[in-house]
Amino acid sequence: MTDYVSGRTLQRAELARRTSCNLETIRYYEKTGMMPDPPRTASGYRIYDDSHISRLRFILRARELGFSVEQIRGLLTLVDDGTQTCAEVKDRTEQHLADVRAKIVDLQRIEKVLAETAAQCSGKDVPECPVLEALTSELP
Amino acid sequence: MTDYVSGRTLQRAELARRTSCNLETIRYYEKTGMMPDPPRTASGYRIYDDSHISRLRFILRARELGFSVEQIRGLLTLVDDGTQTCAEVKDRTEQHLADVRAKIVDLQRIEKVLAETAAQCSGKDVPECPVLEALTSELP
DNA sequence: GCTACAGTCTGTAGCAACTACAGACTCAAG
DNA sequence: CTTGAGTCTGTAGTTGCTACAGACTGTAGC
Repeated sequence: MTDYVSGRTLQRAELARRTSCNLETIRYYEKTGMMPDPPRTASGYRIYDDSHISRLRFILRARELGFSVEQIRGLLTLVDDGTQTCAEVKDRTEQHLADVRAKIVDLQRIEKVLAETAAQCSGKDVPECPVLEALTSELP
Repeated sequence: MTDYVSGRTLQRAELARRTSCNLETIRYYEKTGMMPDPPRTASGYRIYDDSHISRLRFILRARELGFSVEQIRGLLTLVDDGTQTCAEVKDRTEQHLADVRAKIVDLQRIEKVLAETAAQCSGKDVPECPVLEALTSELP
């Protein structure tokens, strides 16, 4: 468990800790091509550096925001593929921006319904709960 | 395929059609205890009525609003027990509302980043694209 | 009555996106 | 040189569906 060149390289558990990512998820992201195959020690241990931390943080953040793995792979291709023109990158960025905005609209719609139904709620022990009624009634 | 007592009973495909639910999903909800085991014809065909329609609509609606199956099971227990207080339902709804709002804030933050970086983009064929730099850097 | 064919039944396999485990190996400390 | 934690691999389980195979049922046409 040496092979540490300096404080700048880390192993899988340390990368997991620093990103609050599950240990196995790192391997999963590697298997599915989102994280690069990291260099290995002579005995086969993965070694990571700061670039892996930021890439993993990006992935986790995007996942948290509801991007699918496939979409994130798209975003990451922008990063990885240096042959793209700025115009292409802009296009794809704007497409993702549109996705994000659509998602916000969706969530705001949900927020509205939840807020309205919760507001109607008396909090008393009545059998007719407006929340349940709202959920069973026809969609807006 | 008779056994129809009147226009008030329906089979699985009809229930699916009326709720825009996938046929197999109904069986899945039954298996996982969200939908009750329906009565059957002599030959084993499931038969449903209006109560099944509203329960299934409730489930689908709640799923659409982002409640997990586990959370919905919780809501349904409140309904089924009859002992539910409106306050309990309100609590759970507001908890979920808080989750949704947090998600919106997150998305608005990434929206800002994406919009700003896309706006900086010249669209020309320059190798140094500001979007790529923004994507790889730390998210605020 | 008989056959064709749509609809239903069951169990099981697949999907995404993880998460957890078993069994073998490695490494640093005591 | 043993112990114990950390790592490796492949594979199985999780959630919330969705799809399929193969058997059975029911109705309509002949």
